[in-house]
Amino acid sequence: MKNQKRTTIYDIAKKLNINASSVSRALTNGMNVSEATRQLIVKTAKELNYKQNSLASNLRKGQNQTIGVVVPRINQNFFADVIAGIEEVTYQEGYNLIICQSNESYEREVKCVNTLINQHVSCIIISISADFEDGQHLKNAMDQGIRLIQFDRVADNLDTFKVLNDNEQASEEAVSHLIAQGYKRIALLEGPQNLNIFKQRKAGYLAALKKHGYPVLPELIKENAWTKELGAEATSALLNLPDRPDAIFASTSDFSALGVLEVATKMGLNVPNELGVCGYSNEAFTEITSPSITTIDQYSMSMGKTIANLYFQNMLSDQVNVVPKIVSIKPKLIIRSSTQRYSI
Amino acid sequence: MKNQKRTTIYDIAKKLNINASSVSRALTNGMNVSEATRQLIVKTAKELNYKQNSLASNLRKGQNQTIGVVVPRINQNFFADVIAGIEEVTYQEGYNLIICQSNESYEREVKCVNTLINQHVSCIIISISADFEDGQHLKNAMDQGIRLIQFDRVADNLDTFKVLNDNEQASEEAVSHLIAQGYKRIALLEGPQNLNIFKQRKAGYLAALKKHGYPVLPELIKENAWTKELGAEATSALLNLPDRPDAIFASTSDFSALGVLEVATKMGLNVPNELGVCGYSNEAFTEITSPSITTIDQYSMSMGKTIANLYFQNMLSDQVNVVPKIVSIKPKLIIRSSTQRYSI
DNA sequence: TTGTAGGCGTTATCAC
DNA sequence: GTGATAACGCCTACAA
Repeated sequence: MKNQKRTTIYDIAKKLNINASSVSRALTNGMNVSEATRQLIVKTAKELNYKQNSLASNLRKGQNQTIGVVVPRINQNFFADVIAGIEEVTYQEGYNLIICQSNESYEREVKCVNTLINQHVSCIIISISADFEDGQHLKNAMDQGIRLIQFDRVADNLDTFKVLNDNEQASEEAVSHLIAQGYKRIALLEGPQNLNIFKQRKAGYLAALKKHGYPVLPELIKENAWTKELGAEATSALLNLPDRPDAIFASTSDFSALGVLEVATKMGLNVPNELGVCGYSNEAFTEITSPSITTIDQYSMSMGKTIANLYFQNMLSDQVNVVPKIVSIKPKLIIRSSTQRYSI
Repeated sequence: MKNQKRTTIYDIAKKLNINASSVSRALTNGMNVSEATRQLIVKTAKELNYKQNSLASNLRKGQNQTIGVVVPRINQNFFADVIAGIEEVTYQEGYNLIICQSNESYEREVKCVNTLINQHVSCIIISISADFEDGQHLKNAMDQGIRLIQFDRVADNLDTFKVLNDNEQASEEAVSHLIAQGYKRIALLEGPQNLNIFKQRKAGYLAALKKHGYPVLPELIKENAWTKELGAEATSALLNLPDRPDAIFASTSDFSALGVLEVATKMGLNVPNELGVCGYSNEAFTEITSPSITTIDQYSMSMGKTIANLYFQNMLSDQVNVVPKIVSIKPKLIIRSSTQRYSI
């Protein structure tokens, strides 16, 4: 059953007593074939249940209408949404999508990229893993003529197309909002600083403090608090400080903010009056916790579309010297109950 | 840049003054090549930055180590989790994954499947779209020698491998739980009945009623309530009945249950005391709503692994007459506050 | 152990 | 408009 023979253009040709090249012509562009034979060919192709072999076609044409995507995790809302956005566009363009997850492992990321190179994909769209080391595998891909787009988590030193969220600006806005609400001691839960996005979010936090003349208090900055559990842990530590914070910006994720919320509730602190909480990502649940969580929306789905469009509109051409473009998407602060101090 | 030439086994052969076939042998199995030349070949392959062309290799071998996945939506928790599970296994086996979303459109589903056929994938894993019509496209795929696994939403009349949740049993359990909690008038929010999963869930509901000697009240059964909005709408109607239900089983999804919860809260009904609410899927948010929502966990990630393993363990072989296997996974009722009547 | 030759299914480039 | 032929890059009998 496995190597069962499929009908090829030769089978069609033989049946009609014509040449395979005519069949090919009829079935692809339809040019240089008389309308009569074209119809005949199409008809018998359907009869014989002919399906093109894309492998052969792509090999011959030296190009593969396929795009590879590498993300840390497929089943994380942000990435799932981005992928859905990408797929939406690539589908319209008749392209296929090969999807891999690096599982936050650099080693695995390298393997994924190599597989995609082997597959001769025409473009690789990637958000790098947490323990990213260097970009040799990505340089390799580019050397092989594969287009490269980085998004969200990018290696800054690689000169490629990039689609980013303006994390710094969004964070600054969020923290400024906290300040405007009268919070005085604002803590930060930060993520791995080797990832650009977390560095930027921290920078935004610092910028807001500076802008409003607030001091930076190192004891209020907690590293690596990017899961619900780690967020809860960090929060416990923070709230047990002699001089505890009155607001926490969980810059890593909404899950982390959820951890904050749970610990605060357990300790009997009123959110937002005694403790302000702000998350990041606008996960679906932030709307329905009590109180609902102020967060930042990243327009993930439309980000995916932007990425794909970038390829089709700017990189598809054969131009040799395309100047890599950096597209920045401005996220949106969504103010909800967890930080609206005076409205309750 | 696009059609830039990559190094092939011929380039390596030429450089070493040997034959391409030796290079091929050295780089694949390593058999029938002297250790000395093998090492030489591997070394220069690395030097020349050689990457195998999987297109050519697969074409030649007549098989493609690629599996295609078709789901209604990539960015829906259940499907994203299943895909992550599938990817986990296929990655280990050195297989690639091509992913498409049908967007609940039958027409698009057909196109996806056809593309996968063209790509000569060795297996198609599919959960059918909401407006599924008939299985001709899937039969086509099988005729071409492509393995087929359906999961979750399946076309019952197609004789294929299937991986399912035991929806009926889970629903029966959920409704029995409601009955045990003393609810007397239990309403059902049901989904499109052309999808097996929703039919089964309804069957489970009916079975539970019957088992406990409860009457079936048609006015308490609401069709097509499978989003938050539709769930809310149906709930409004239900709660405005002269003889309103005292529990609602949102068999379609947790989102629908969320709609129920919102309307009930708005109407000032106490959940669970005045209205019991049960959802389906164990979305992350069900744990953190207030009250938390009783729901059913489908083990989605491990379902993905089961599916992939099914392929590698049962279908990979060339046996002609493999009897399609149906694997049923027992979901788990997760009892939370929204249905625990006497504990508050 | 190594080389030769043919073919996987398609398309591009010639002729006619 | 149609046919013959070569080539895409790789693999695999078979021969040497």
